[in-house]
Amino acid sequence: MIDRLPLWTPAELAGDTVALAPALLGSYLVREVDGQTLAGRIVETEAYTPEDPACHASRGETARNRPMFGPPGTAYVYLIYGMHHCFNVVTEPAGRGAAVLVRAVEPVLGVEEMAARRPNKDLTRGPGKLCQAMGIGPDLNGLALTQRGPLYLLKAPPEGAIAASPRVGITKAAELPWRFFLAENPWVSKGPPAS
DNA sequence: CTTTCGATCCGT
DNA sequence: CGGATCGAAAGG
Repeated sequence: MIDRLPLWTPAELAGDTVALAPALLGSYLVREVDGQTLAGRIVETEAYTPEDPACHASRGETARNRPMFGPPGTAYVYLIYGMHHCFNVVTEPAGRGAAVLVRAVEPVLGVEEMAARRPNKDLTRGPGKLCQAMGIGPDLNGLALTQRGPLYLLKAPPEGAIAASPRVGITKAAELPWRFFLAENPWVSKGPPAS
């Protein structure tokens, strides 16, 4: 099944972030943990580029955002609001500081295990939720997603129409329509309507 | 150094 | 709609 799908390559992820954010929809995020394989289909993403003030890398490289300046396909995992984690796929050539935030996935493999990690039935509908459901934490920060390991990305085309809207939860550049989601997929989080 | 605030989630 | 809860960033 999804084992047959190809890995995303660093060369493919070196492209434009605002184009890659929708291009990642439909692909699979695979997590191998505790002898189990968990997987989710990406249904919602957001683009962040260094020219954008909402991007962590907009004010240059720091200890926190360092993975964003690594090679394309690097994982950037950070703590938000003191208690949740967000997972990003670093894009564009090394040194740029761009990434795609994965905001929601559709649970595909290891649904029971994901449910066991969550306090309620809302498994992976939101960046913090999917990190908790899939066991994505700071230990995976900086990891290469372009090779099989504890966390990696398998390329697959999206199903159905792709919609765009403003991004969720930001105050700067809040009007840019850089949130992308599969319009007909029920696992997409609640957010602004398509713009 | 001190204060502010965030790419969020949950229970009410 | 408020509280949780921590560290990075902003301010003095």
